[in-house]
Amino acid sequence: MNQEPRTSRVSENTEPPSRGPQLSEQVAQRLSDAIQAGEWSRGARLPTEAALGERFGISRSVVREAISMLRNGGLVTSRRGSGSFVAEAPTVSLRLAIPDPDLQSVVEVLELRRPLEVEAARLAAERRTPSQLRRIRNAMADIDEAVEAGLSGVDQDLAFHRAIAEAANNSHFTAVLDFYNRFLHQAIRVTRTNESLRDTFMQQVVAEHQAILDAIATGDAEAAARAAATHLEHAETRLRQAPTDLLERVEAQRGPASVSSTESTGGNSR
Amino acid sequence: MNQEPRTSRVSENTEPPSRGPQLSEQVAQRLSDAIQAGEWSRGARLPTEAALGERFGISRSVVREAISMLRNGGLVTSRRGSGSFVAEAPTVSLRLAIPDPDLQSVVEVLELRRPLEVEAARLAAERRTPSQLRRIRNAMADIDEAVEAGLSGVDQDLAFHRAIAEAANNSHFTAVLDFYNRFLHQAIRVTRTNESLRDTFMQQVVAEHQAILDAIATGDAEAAARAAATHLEHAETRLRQAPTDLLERVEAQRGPASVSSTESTGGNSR
DNA sequence: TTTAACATCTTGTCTGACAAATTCGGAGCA
DNA sequence: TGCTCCGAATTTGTCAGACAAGATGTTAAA
Repeated sequence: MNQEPRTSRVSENTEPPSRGPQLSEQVAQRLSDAIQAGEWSRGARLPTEAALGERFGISRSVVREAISMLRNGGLVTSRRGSGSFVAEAPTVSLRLAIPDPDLQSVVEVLELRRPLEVEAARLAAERRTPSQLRRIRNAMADIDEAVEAGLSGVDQDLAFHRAIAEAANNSHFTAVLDFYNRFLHQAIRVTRTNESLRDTFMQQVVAEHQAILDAIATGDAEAAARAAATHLEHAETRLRQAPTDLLERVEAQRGPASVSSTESTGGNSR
Repeated sequence: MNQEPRTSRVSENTEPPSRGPQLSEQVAQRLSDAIQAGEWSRGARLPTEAALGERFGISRSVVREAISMLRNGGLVTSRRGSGSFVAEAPTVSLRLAIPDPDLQSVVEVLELRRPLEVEAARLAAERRTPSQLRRIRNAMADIDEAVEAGLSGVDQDLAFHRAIAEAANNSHFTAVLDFYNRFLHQAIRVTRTNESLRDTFMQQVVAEHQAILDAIATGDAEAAARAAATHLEHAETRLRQAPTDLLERVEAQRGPASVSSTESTGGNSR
């Protein structure tokens, strides 16, 4: 019947939905534009799905898909029985593709992380609470424990660094570092698995961690920053010393259907 | 008839969908878990929507909503007539709420930006190409021009800093700084509009910018880092000196329908 | 072998219905 | 009057079935 609403229906607001990309995408874009143009202010209720469907000359399904996109984008929230509302605090999002990790992209990420971790260590030395200091100590002990148990200790290593970031008492540091951790997780796993076979490397790592911890414990901000900088420079060096191993492992993972031993998806975070 | 699939239907894979959050959310989560557990490898085609609906004991609508979420999350892509596929390079995303900016949250963001901008300046001094250097120079000239024209110069100021980040030749720096720029845009606008009325402030800013530019031009990495650090510390000082003004302006903006001119939903591409 | 038409499959959109939760107004009562 | 409680109306969430639009693979023809 109205399989051709684009010709028969007169939408009171805009031209008929043109052929092109996804219809629901167009609608989502137009809604987004309308919201950001201030047609509805923060926290205000949007028209009902039925009303929006009539306004744009489309079915409720498409309206729902469009609103679903905006909801995923953090621009609106919906409450069953009540309606959909413009979000009180719209969000921006930063996205990072996770390709098959190559040395180059890992190095670039580390380059960004270094100043962040250094600053986090500095702030942690100034601001850490006693309980946060305890947590850092425990995390460091966990690394030893894991390594002695024959594990790679990667998760524990990341937890150590995360505990420091938390002690900086600025949530943006943990947020950004967590964000890039998801990228680094796999690469670090490969490298450290390799490292863990070499005792000298592990001894270095332990000593460097200890230096950071000591500086944070005594509240020496500059020493903490220096120790962190040293640690991260050495980490990059260690990474570069095993490039062939890294690439081989990555290569090997691409072939088969990737049984992907990670299985840590829900592991450390959830 | 089967309005009660949660009791009558035996899903071959999991327990019946429990009462709780959104059904489509649960399904999206389980699909996401399955993908990251390697059930389908990168680029592989997912089961059809009908098949997934049967597997989870839900209707196609819910499957579609769930897949829509994953699509928005960059985890899958869909092609009409062909199917839905696991993304070749899955993405992780970092999200940041943009509330009514208060001094505290602005300071926290600046605290994170500082080490990043300092490092970017250092890298820019080492790596900038001649054309990148030209672009930084032009951006700096644009600030003067805008200020003399009576504008706030905020956009040009951000462009200057962005040009430096670009000259670091590491895309992660521009990505993260752009990300937080969207948060700071409004706050900076308010503050600088205020600053621009005070010539002393503008003279300071110009001098500090000049110092950064000179260091980058001569390739002195440490001097560039120092100059950037100084600039950002002073910027924070200037910000703190006008807290009452900032808060008043923010307060005033909450009333009307808040014509926010920035940012788009799915990104800057469309 | 190459090309063109066809059958089939899959996602996108439309329609209609009911379930579940919220909102609002009025009945009843103190 | 002011308050509580209950039911009707409203609105999003889910279900079901259908067709449109595009992709894929097969078959028939040249």
